[in-house]
Amino acid sequence: MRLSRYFVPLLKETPSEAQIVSHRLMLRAGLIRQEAAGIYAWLPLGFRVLRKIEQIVREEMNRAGAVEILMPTLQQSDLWRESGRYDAYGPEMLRITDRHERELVYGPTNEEMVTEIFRAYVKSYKSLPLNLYHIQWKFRDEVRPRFGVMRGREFLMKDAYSFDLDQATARRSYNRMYVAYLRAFDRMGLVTIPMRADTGPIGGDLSHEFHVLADTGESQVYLDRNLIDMPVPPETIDFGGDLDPIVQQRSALYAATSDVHDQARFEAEVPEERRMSTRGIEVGQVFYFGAKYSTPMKATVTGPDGKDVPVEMGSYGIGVSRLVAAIIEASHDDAGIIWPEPVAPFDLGLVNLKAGDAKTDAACGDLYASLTRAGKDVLYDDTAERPGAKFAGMDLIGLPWQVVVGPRGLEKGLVEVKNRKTGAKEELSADEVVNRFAK
RNA sequence: CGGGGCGUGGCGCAGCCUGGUAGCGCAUCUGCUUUGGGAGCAGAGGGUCGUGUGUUCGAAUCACACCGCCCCGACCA
Repeated sequence: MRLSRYFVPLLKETPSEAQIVSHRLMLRAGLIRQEAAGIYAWLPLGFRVLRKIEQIVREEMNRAGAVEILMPTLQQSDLWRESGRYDAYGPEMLRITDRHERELVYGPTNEEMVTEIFRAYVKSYKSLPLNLYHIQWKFRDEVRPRFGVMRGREFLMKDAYSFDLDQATARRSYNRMYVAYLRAFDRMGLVTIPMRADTGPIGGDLSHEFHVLADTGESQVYLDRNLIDMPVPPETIDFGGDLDPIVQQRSALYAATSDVHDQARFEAEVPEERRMSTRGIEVGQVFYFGAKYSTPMKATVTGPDGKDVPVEMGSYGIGVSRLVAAIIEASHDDAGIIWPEPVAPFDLGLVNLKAGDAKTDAACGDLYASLTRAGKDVLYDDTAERPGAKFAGMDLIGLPWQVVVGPRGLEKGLVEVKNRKTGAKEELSADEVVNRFAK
């Protein structure tokens, strides 16, 4: 993509409303634009990142055996009366009346609807286990949206719902999601820690929140330092096999958010040098809730014994739009964003230091063509800006690699390759650059 | 929802107290010079001062109401 024909509105000055670093950088780098309180438009660079994150989540969900569907954003309010949550959800649920005076709600979550879909078709235990998920915009009318897309009112969420015959198989479904989450976040370059979370009236130990550790996180978290370096299950992990050891290995180590934190237990279980108290950003949650919705909504299956039983359910959320901000919180410096390669909006930036100079233009044109042919997404800065402005802009938007081409280097037949994260610079010939990135 | 604050060219702000021709920096456009870490000079364009009502000869400025947004706290992917 040629920058001169693209749309990346960079801001030199920091908008005054942005308090946390990810929000500031998302506005300055032209990723998002606020349209109303807690509601954002996604500009080209931001949208690309959002799509990349979404795709990683999708791939890991599919790998774990979940099946993608797409449910609508608007739901009939009657569904919510069936489950009993119509009143319980309160003013956080946006209610809309259509021209026939029918009441709709903009879905804040989809337990009711997915249960309705399930019960319409699935009648036998032989169809289980089943896990249906979608990636769809949600709306929660938060009292106080803030921190940009970190806590917007409208947000993109992946929500999956598992259906099983009994608790034992439900646990296996839960474990699959748990492992899929570890993998998905890891692929985005994040270290996430599953934290024991409040399970409410259902009880049990089957709820975890996945937190990215970052100083600016919204939650206070306490954990055993050993969790940080624990290896993530590989791509080849067998989701059909027993995943319980993986979950248990982590669950054995202390990790809790402030609402369930037990200081005495923390000190008893974790040696002092391994105790860690920091901030976390919740980017996902897995939750087993049994028959909470299937009972009132009469979603039953016939078991092997011929008896109908309410299906055992769990739900599993990932805040896709929030992840964009969370990744920036975890990966930036004073100059701007530092995208992990798997989620970067472009693989590399090609900087023409003297647009209009025939030799420089030609060298850049060749590199752009070769790198593109090699399958790389290249953002080519072919604008007439001065070098300083280009460097600052590239650093700000945070592409993992910068290829800098200027007359000075070309005299020696060299261009510069800079790693955004380390700042390391290398001088290479154009061919070497292509070889480097084509591999 | 309690408390606080802010709405003035695209962005950041001054002007308001004490009413009298709407200003600054950045950005934008044109020209020239420049070109390896956010250039210089010269010129130009762009604003119903959030909305409404009122007070006044006269309102960005005073009063009232409304709308929007932000921050702190209690709650949430």
